[in-house]
Amino acid sequence: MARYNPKETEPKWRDAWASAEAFKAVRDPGKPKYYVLEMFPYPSGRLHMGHVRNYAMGDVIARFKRARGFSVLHPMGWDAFGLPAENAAMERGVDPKGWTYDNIDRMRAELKELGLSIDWSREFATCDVGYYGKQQAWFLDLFERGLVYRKESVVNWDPVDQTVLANEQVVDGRGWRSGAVVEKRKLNQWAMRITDYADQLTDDLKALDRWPEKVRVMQENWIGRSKGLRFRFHFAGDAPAESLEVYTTRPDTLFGASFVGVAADHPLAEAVAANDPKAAAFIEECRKGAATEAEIETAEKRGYDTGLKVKHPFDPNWELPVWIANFILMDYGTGAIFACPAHDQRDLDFVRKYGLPVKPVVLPPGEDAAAFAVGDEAYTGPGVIYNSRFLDGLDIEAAKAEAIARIEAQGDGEGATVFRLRDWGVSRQRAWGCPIPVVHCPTDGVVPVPKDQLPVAHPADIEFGKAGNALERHPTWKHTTCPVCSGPATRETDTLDTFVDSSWYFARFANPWADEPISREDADYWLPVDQYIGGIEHAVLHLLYARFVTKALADDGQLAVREPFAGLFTQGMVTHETYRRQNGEWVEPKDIEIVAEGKTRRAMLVGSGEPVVIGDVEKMSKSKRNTVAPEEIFDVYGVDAARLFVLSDSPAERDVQWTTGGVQGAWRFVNRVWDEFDSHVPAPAGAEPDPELRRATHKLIRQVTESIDGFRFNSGIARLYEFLNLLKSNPARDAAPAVLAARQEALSAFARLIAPFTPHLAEECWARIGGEGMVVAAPWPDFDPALTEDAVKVLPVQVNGKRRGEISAPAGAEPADVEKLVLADPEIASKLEGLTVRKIIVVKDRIVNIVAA
RNA sequence: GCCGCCGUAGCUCAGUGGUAGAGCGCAUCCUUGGUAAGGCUGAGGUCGGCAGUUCAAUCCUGCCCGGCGGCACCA
Repeated sequence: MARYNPKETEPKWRDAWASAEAFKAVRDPGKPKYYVLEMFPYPSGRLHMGHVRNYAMGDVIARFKRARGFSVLHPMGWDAFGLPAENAAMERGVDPKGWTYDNIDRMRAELKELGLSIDWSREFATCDVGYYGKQQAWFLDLFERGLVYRKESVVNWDPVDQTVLANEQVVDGRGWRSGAVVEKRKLNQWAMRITDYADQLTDDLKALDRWPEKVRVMQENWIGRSKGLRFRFHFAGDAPAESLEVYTTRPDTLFGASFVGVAADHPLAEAVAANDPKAAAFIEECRKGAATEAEIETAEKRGYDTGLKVKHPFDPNWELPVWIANFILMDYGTGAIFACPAHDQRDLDFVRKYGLPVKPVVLPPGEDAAAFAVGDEAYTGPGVIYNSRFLDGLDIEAAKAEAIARIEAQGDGEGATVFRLRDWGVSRQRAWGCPIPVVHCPTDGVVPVPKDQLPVAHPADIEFGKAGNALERHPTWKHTTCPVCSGPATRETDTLDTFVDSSWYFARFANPWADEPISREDADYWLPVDQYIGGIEHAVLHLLYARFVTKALADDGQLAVREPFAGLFTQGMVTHETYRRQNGEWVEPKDIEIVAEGKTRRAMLVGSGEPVVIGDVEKMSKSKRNTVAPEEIFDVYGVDAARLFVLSDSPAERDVQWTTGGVQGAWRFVNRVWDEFDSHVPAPAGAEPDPELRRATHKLIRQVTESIDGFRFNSGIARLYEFLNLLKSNPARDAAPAVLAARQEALSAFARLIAPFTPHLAEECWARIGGEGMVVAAPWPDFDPALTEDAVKVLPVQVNGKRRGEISAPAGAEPADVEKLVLADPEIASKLEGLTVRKIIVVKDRIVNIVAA
């Protein structure tokens, strides 16, 4: 047998696909469309195993759908703006643009080596002026619609690097790169009104039935919609303000009110502090205490009684004290609350400390009104309202509605929906991003750059290599003239958050050559993305921003769809064992030799033999040095074996552990497959195929088809492994004509079934058995449902629930007939000796149970 | 604390209200002219624990234990 040689066959087939333009996406009115997309990569310069797995999955879907007759769009691009390029510029004195495009060239070559069925003609990078110029165009459209605005906001400022940092870039209060203590600064920042869409973004999640439940829940939590009542308390006596506005989700418990509280940085608290040193001291303490999240979580409830009183909205004679409390957040709701300790744990903890009253107003089912009391645990369950005058006897929902109606009638407030979501701050003080296309004019203020002057491109001679914003520093770039008055003006030097770049790229892929940002005609055909694939780490950020931008552009008439991704799949990571020397140094897998002694394994350094500690299995990362370079694997085992392994060893949504043994197993499979095809013998004309092998083939087609449809790639591959064993036990050599005929059908199907996973091998196999054209153009094999069922069923026979024998019966045999067969069976009869048969339960085609005593 | 996912062979995982499976690993043997390879055979499981429903539970229900992830003073 000739050994399979991937180094020779793999490039050959990639060339053949390229010259046939096999993956060109075409709008074909005669076919249903299918848009499959994997989250595009950041061009770091090197492909890692996580990319291999992510893109292999998308490729399986793309090839499968193509074979099933869909017109498929499967594009690729680069999320190419961002900090790493500027950091490389600073560390190595290179040009970010050159660095980025060099990386893209390297990674494109590696991705192409993977044999992905991508329409490369649509490729673009977000740092192409042809892309970000279009982004500037729709940015201005949203600006015109009022969805983009400038606001003062507090940001993380790195005083050494002279830039704003995202929250993720602040580690323990210090800039992740400079190590400098991050300052809070108030800056004029560009923001997008994502909060205008908070309701839609929540409601529309329900219709995303092909998204993981987990991601939908995470987005729902992040947006954090709550419905309640916003209303004003009126002060009793002198006070520094007219009234105090609070927000509550429990207006039904208003008669259980114990006190009113405000956040330490609430204007009222500050007003009180102006004349009350003790209050000022308390506020100061609160600010200091809230240094880290962990401290906030565990912080004890503390408060300060301002001495002010407010009137209960339903009883002017009932006065409630006003406290400043450390557990109230200024940036949620109105920064002020009314407290009902009987039915809110935080309020209860607070009043237990300060001796304020606790009055229950919700009676749990089955409790006695006279006896029910709240101890150290607030009651938040269902029940009937009592102790509440006109609300008595109502359930919680009815009481909420009634309380809101009364407050509204009094003119003291209104029903309100409050969100946790904040507007999206998109300004970055970085040069390597999409310039914000506006100018600042001393007479006309903020003026958008006219569309016919777009794109606002980076200057060619941009000087990186120093901290801070190189656009700001550039000697001439920012000086321009005002489009309105033609007087001198300056350009905005902030650039857009790179999440803006990735919030619409999927729409640009529909027609990346279009003059307008999005070609309606092409987008209407291709969108939404039918299957989107990527990591769970984008569950909130990218996936939320993309949904928002899609809705905003749809309202502007630039898109028809209101959701970008009809189906979402979040794949697991690639992990590997970690290795450490005695001195704690991490060691790469390729420098390790593993010795198995029975069931235990020892690791040592290659060469020196120094023992190495085998550590936990963790996500492949540079810092733990537990990475395996894809190109080295491709070199030894070929691309197909690598693709096969990352898909075969775990369910797609779970992590997969990379092991040498595993990839060798995949490599052996590739060779065994080739062996079967290489030994192929055509069947003599007119031979009837062996029925058993034939049934197995049709069962396999069904199983693999269903596995791919359900994203159970590992399961489908397991069936292919099993089937290969079956082929091995029905070899072509010296085979009867019936077996050869059945093998012919089996191999023809098998070559097409493995094509999504190991496309190069599939082509080689297909050619070996004389398949027509290439597998990429061949239709997916069909199965005959009748052939996927066995003609004769083996039914286990149980006596009182324990297996006592088995019988064979034709498929679909009636229970009465099966009963006769069972009772006639001598082995079973012997087991029934001395017993009286009470009942026989026959489950068609499955099992028989005899109840006897 | 709340929500979600997971627990099946040494490892990674299929699977089903009715006979417990695959790949890898391990062991035995064969091959030594596919040879830094190939093949045969085999061992290995109280299906996390306890209870319930059922003729029958790894599967359904409840409780508990363990692991992972997300959210968390959000009024």
